[in-house]
Amino acid sequence: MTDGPNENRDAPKEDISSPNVKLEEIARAAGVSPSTVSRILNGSARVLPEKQRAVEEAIARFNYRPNVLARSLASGRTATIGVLTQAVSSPFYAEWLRGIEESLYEPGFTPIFVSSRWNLDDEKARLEELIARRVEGVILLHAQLDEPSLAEYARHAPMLVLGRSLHNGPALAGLPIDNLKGARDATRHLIEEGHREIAFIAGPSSHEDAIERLDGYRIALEEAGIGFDAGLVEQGDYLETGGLAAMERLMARRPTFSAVFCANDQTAYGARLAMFRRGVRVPEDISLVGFDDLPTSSYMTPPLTTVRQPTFEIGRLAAQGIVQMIRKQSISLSPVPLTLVTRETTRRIAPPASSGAQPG
Amino acid sequence: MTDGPNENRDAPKEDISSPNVKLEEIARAAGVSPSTVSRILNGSARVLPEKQRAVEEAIARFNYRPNVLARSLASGRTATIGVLTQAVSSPFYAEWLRGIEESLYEPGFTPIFVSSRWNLDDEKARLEELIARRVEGVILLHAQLDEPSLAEYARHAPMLVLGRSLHNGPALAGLPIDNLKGARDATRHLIEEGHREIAFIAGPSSHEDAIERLDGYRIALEEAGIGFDAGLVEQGDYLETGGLAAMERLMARRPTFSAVFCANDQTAYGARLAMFRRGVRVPEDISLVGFDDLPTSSYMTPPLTTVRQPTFEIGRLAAQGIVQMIRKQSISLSPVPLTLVTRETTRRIAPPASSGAQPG
DNA sequence: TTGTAAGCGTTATCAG
DNA sequence: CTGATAACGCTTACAA
Repeated sequence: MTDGPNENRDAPKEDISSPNVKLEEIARAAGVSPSTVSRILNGSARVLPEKQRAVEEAIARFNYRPNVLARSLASGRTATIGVLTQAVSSPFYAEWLRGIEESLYEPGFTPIFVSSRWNLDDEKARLEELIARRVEGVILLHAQLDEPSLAEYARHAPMLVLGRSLHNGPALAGLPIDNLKGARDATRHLIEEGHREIAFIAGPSSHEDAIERLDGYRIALEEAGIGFDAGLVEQGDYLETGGLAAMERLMARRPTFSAVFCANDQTAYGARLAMFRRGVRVPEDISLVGFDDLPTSSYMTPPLTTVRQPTFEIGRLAAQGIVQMIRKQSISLSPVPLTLVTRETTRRIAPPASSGAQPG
Repeated sequence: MTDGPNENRDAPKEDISSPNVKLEEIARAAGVSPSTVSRILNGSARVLPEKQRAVEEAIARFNYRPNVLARSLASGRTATIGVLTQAVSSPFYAEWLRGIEESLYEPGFTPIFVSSRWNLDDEKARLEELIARRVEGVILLHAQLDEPSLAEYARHAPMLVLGRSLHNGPALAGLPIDNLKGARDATRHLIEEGHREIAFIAGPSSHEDAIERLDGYRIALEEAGIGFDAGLVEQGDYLETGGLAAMERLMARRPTFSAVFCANDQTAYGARLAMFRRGVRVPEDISLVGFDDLPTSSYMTPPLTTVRQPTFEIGRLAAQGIVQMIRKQSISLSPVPLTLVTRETTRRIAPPASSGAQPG
């Protein structure tokens, strides 16, 4: 069945597929209307098998690939989800991203990653760009914006904030992470191992989770009847350099302590180096505990005892959560529990003589 | 100057900005035509100051944000650049991404990150998605596709491949990284320090750079008159686990060696742990050298001697390169040189008695 | 089941 | 300098 008079002679080498073929050309080549091609593309209606075949053949021959922009504009759906991270290159966020990405592909969404570099203005700017891109939902990894502002942005697309507790609603929700309990468990472990003087290198006080971790440390101490001693706390910045400097200050000040609990693993890396430089052995002289369980922490020398965040799992939860929100399904987000991973940077020590510690 | 009869009474609380305002509404509110609004938005023509002001005021009041999709469809420009990475969560790629992202914002492009998980089919799929999104250019971090396939994809948008040497043209170019020289330098350093039996833990043989690193190691050995000994080479996989296993095999086989050169830092982390488990001291018993200089390598215990890749800089080069290609400007990409960073996992040893080594 | 035609929200070409 | 008006490439009623 031939179409027109010279239809076949006209395009001798059409399989060379010009860079950007359009739906209309496929329709023409297959001898059907544009709508039919569209239907086949979207499976939105049944089409006669022969036309189906003709269209598919044309698509393959021309190497046709629908223009996502046009498609989204026409349909009103972009099938994209914005993922705002504070720093793409942070080893910590990397795992979250992986969990998010993997779980997003299945329901058919494409993540668009942007990063705000721990900067509030950047955070706003990136968020607006995502909205301008008409993402259908947004996952924020540690937003700095306050709740009212988030709610305002959430009017455009549902948002899920990781590591934050919010008044959850259909458009804005937070997936809190139980940092306090994690820090308390880690500190308790140290106490159970006989440590009484435990130093702490804190994270930036502007971070909610850093504060929670400090609180967990303090509470464990108080619960054990040891009491919080501000003299054992040094300020870090969640980075290796900060941990190194803080540990140096701590050692220079010479308070007595047998263990150091760091607000995150990167801080612990820095502290570890400071001790190595001074010839302080871990864990023989000082026990060390981190927080996060970064992939490399189990390869430290010795392997680091730390609080594990199920990062990949958190990513999955976030991805599933935002998809449900987009689908207007209600979701319930319970705080993610963290678990202590006991490795080799902590050791039991004999408690110094008697003290007021209670049994059990 | 009033517009219509009840224009003002009609919208009492329009500043509540409905989720998605469109250009047309701004035009109406400002009393101008859509084209004028568009002109102001793009600065594509001069407009009377008063209209300019009226429009800007309306934009602010309605909190209007142009629809990127519509804009791109109409203009044919998306101002996006696809960045295909093998693994978003790899600590190695993270730094490249940062360099790329930072240098892309300035020329006004937005990166779209996707990852192919070291899988060829995924690589193709992600690339097609990027093309369907009409990105204006693509940066690939270690493509697995062969050159003809890359060239085919490059017909849609210019592509720049990091870590690969290609026949550079206007649409497809590679930014090679001098892995061979880096590996040779590292091996030479070990030789200069007196080591003669140097083991090597290789990367996956499917990776071009892994092969180059092995070659560099071999060449340095041969140049020094030591000769390559396959018995000193173990297979790794660029991951910590592979390094750990390889080192264990190596130690179990008991060939004599005083140093181990690992194809990348992650491998070295694994090897380090294997040695720690066996009580083998670094560098007193065995010297260790890595490759890449990941951010945490300088915080290892002891800090790792390794070959530094100027990752952030490479990211910059890539970003600038792809932008130039998009602008049809010619670019010249010279191989990126790597430098050895001598830290504390290597030590000088007394060469065992005499040997055929030449002076100098 | 299939085709026609009217958008989707902007930009861009032309007159004026 | 500004306003109609026609694209941009696809989806989607509405008819047939």
